[in-house]
Amino acid sequence: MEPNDDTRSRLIQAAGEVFADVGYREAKIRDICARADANVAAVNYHFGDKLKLYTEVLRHAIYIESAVSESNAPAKGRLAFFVERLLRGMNDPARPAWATRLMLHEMAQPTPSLGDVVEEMIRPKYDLLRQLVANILGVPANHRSAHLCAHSIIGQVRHYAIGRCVITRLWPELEFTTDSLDQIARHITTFSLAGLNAIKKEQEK
Amino acid sequence: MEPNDDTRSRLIQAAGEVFADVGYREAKIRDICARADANVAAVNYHFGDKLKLYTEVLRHAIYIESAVSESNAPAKGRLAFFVERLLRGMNDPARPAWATRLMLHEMAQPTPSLGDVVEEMIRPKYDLLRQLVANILGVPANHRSAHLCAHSIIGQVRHYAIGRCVITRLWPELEFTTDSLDQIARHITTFSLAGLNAIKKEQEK
DNA sequence: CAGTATTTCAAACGTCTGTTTAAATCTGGA
DNA sequence: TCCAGATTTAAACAGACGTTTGAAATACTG
Repeated sequence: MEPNDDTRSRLIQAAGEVFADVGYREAKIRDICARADANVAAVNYHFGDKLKLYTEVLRHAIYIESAVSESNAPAKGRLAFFVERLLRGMNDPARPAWATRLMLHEMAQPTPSLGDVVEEMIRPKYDLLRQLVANILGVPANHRSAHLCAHSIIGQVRHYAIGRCVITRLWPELEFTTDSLDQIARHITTFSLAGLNAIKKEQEK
Repeated sequence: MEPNDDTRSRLIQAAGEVFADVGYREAKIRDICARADANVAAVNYHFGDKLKLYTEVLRHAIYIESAVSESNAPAKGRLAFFVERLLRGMNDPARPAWATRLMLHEMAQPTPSLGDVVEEMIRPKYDLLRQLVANILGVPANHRSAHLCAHSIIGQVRHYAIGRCVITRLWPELEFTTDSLDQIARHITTFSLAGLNAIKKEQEK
């Protein structure tokens, strides 16, 4: 088990927060070190340089985020569960909420690590969802409709994580409490299940 | 009519490209001036400072982007039209494709201008879509379901603009040609119309 | 304890970048 | 042509930032 109170661990922790807040390029080493209660030179001593620290932070974010749950209930129920979990995970106010914000920054301003992030953080969930969707549609998992429907669902969920600052301006009454998120998840689920059925019917013609 | 070959106009043009590429904070004045074939001091002479230039660029982006079309066809047809236009507009390879990328950067790392951007670039489209959706649902435009469904649709469309670099990694076969975009638009439309119907039925109980 | 390796620290270095300055150049009117 | 204002230019400034350095402090080992 890794210790998490030595300088190296504190740096990763602090760097995760800062990188998630302001992105790689805008993150200041002096800021990170101050939060980690470490000297400015600590980053270079423990990691070599800023980019290597970032890579290390990503590895931790990926590790934390990869606890994807599965089950073998009927597909429709699993979809509801999947949506709820994904939505909660993306909007969880608890630490570390790194992952979502890191991804946002990676999309706005990709670093060389984007490939790894996608493959390790996103691909597993995407493939799982696509399997689920293909199951409901009754098509193979690599069918075009499976991709399209999977993205329709991901798009809706991700919207509430990534577009949050915009959503709250457009619709100030919306809250992001656990209850409200569950309501949103149910909305997305029924909306999407109906959409899936429509696509399925279209497919069968 | 504004001239568009003097230094001031060239600066706005160049700055739009650079800001959209790398975001406000990462954009270098020297880079902008080089593209505009102007001296480093030109920005400060013509606009005062970097932030005022950015504000000016946003005003132009907003102006360009605000050509939202309306019609009085039946609601379902208008939705299809709306989705297609929105999706095309966000993925249009033609210049200026500033707006979408600017928004992405604003979300990742908001500047004080975010409020203006939302109100002038997004709000009109959002209200239009919400009206449309409320019409189909048979509820008032400020009904919770209208908001939720509008965001379900926006989320799907925006996904293909903002998540593009991720999508192409998850699903390399997908193209972003006009044809393909129209296909996607049709998918989102049928998917969403079915979703809307489901929500409507749920509402009527 | 002595001696070696590891870790921390304050200070400084070199570069990048937004901004300023003051001279040079251009423009349009008298 | 001459002048006044507007515009452009090269150079420099000042602060921020990633990185390096060499010494001091700490931990480990025989």
